[in-house]
Amino acid sequence: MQVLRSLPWTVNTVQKGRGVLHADASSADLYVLETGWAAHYSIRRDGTRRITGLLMPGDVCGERASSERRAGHGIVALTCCEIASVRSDRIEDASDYLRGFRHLLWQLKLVEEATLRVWMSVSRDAFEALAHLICELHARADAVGDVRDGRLRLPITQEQIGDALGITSVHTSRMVGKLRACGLADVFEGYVRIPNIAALHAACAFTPAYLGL
Amino acid sequence: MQVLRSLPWTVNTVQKGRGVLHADASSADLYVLETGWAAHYSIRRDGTRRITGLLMPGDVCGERASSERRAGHGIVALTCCEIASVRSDRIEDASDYLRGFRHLLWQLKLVEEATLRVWMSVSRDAFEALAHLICELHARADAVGDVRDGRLRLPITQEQIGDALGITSVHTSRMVGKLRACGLADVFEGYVRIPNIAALHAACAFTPAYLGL
DNA sequence: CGCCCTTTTGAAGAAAATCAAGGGCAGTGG
DNA sequence: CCACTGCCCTTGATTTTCTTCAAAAGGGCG
Repeated sequence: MQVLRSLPWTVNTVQKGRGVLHADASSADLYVLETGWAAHYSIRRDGTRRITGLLMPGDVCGERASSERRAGHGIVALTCCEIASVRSDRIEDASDYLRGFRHLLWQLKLVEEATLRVWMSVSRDAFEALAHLICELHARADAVGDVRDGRLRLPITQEQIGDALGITSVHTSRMVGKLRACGLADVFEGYVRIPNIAALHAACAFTPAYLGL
Repeated sequence: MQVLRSLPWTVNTVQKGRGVLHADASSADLYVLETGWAAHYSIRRDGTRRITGLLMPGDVCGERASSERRAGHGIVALTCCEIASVRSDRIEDASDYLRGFRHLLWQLKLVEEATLRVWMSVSRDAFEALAHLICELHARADAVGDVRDGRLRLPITQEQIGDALGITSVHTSRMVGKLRACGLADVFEGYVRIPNIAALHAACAFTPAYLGL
């Protein structure tokens, strides 16, 4: 991570609902989410949105295929965000670190791929899928010390959670209620409390290995 | 691609249903599917399988995160396959080509990622999803000259197609029948015939940009 | 206060799973 | 040659899951 610190970052604030990437972004530009939450998404023909990845503070994005900058795909701020970024030409300057830097990006890309495959293969039962998503967010937050007393920030709406699961906000609400009724997780006021993380893991067969933490 | 040709390949035959990767595979080993079809998959807790990627002749795989070699995830031969592979230590030998080689692998990884996001965001309507899959396979086959008279090989069962779409084989059969009834595509005897590819594209809003062809 | 956003709940309908059965076809072996 | 078996595809009937439509309640904020 020292590799990254040496780069000439510039920080931008992005309002909720706005795109995160520069309009004239190069496919090699690098972004790090400092505060707030963001998401990879695609817009379907019928106007609905599918979230294909969630970004929490500290997460890296960028380095997309240029083909992804087609209409309908991008990265959006789910809350107000602060984004640090480096233009690709400035990255080349840090050639001393280039080897470690590329290795780091490669590892991150492999974790991203593994996560995408896990998201695709999560049970199509919405209850288990929601439990699995909460397990993942818990594991990621825990890895950076953001879980206290089984409680972590979840500053996104149920509609956005539904977009990440591929279900409607109505059904998301029902599954959140069921999770609460089962005593597995309580989603409220921008937080989620998990009384017994082992029980939640068991409910959806969650194993965190794919996150590479 | 000349970069790849210079590597010391060894070719193995893998029987249908067997795993493609070496048992003692390193995460940096490289594989190329010479003949036959294979698939990335995950096994769910309930025993069902989700195919997260289809591999056709000429496709590259390998370079997975080590975390992906957990139970339940892998690459399986859907038909009898011939797989060419290079051990990672032999790749290092070809250091003359290392720069171009790494760049090529990076590009392939970006296409893989884009494809995963598209698969995730495809309409959850099974009819459109099936049409979209056939469009993708057509585009990939066409790019290497494997489409003749709107006809291309599809040597996999409807159950396997269903696993790739996340639906049952029964429902797959119904959607294949509907596609046939609509005159959009005819799946038969290991082939699929597409009378009017533009019409099929229109039926599922397919755009091939993400494939990076 | 009034408005917007979010969550919740109910009722009805659509999509897909499940359960079940039958048919075609290739390979196998009597 | 033909019965037998296994695999794949198809079709029907029923059930489950999720969507859609609708309404209402709560909270934050101008």
